Amino acid sequence: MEDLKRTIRSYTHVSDADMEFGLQFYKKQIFKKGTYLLKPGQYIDSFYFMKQGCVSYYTMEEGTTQVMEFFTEGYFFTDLYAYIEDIQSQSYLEALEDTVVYTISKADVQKVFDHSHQLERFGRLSMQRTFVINFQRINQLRNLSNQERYLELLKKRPTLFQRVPQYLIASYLGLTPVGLSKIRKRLSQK
Amino acid sequence: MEDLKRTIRSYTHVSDADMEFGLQFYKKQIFKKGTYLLKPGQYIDSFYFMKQGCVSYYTMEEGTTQVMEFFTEGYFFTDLYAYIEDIQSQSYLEALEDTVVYTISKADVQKVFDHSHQLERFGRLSMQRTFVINFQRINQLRNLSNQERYLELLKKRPTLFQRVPQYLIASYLGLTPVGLSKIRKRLSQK
DNA sequence: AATTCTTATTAAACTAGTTTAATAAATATC
DNA sequence: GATATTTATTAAACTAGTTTAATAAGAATT
Repeated sequence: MEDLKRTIRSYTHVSDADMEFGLQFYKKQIFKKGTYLLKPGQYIDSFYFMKQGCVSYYTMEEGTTQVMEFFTEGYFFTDLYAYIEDIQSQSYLEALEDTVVYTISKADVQKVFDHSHQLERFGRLSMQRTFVINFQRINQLRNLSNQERYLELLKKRPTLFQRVPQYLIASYLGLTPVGLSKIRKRLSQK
Repeated sequence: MEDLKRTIRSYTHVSDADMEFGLQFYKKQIFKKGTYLLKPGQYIDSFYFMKQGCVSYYTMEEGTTQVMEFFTEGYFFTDLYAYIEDIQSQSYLEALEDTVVYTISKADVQKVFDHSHQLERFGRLSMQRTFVINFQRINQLRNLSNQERYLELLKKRPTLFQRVPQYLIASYLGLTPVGLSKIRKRLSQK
């Protein structure tokens, strides 16, 4: 779990003792391609750290999938909304590839935060990071055209386009497969 | 500062001693209508609690204002993005009315978090709350039409429409004054 | 009360997307 | 290797917004 450790320490100092206390609760878990970590109606009790693989986070709105995020290596993730609000999830977490995660239960997260001020601070700072990402996401949705958002994604996460089918990327960008195809055509003609 | 105290305790238990330690750093501050708490290029060093009034949080993109939020009574606020990232702000915080806030500096926030695990937890939980609000915002931007978003805002914050000019609300909803006017006309004809 | 300034509506032409349906290309399965 | 399935593109008709400009209504100032 060296990469998990490294990721935590990229946020704030954590003593070896506190780190050891925290890490003891994480368990390795494997999901085959096409299986679900979470489905609508379930309560989510886990936080995940992505060791290897790709998971899509999406809802089903009137028969069409609405992809909110693709989680790849190094991401901390869960259905954070349902996790925080302690409500039945409305979302899917689906493994788009064979996936390896480290997982910790909500109760154990609480134990860790109660035991260690340093790790509670890590919790606050990682929440801040999530805020920054969401803030940038909102600004992109508001201020950029679909074409600009496509180009932005191409620049920021180029490997995604090799791992994930285009119609899911279209959904992530908030448009239809037809729409994305048009944009790509427009761009290739220039 | 009773309402500030009450708001903090709505997140998590805080002992009287810790609360007293925290509150000592807050100072009352008044901004006249039309004045700025923050302008682009400045670094933001304060967190605010809105006691009375209304502040708009916006950027200027190619000559047009892009309203991200209206802060009203009971809100904790700042330019959170610039605050967290420690960068020059790109935004305005403008008092749309005569406004009374309680303010605390970044350094003092750090002192408070260092001194009190309970208040650091409050910090984490309020960051979680911000996450939930942003999450819902993103979902609205992605899944609702402009008309639906207008109706949603009308339902959730009806008083805003009495305090804030319509073209700023249009901007907040991500459309032009003309666009919002069209939507209102369409709705009134039904 | 008259004037100015700000805010809201309307009209007309335009645009970047949508939906539906057909087709083509790529991938997986037998 | 042929067939079936999934994924991507294209075309055509449509739609909800945009921009620009003119007008109307409301509020503040003299």
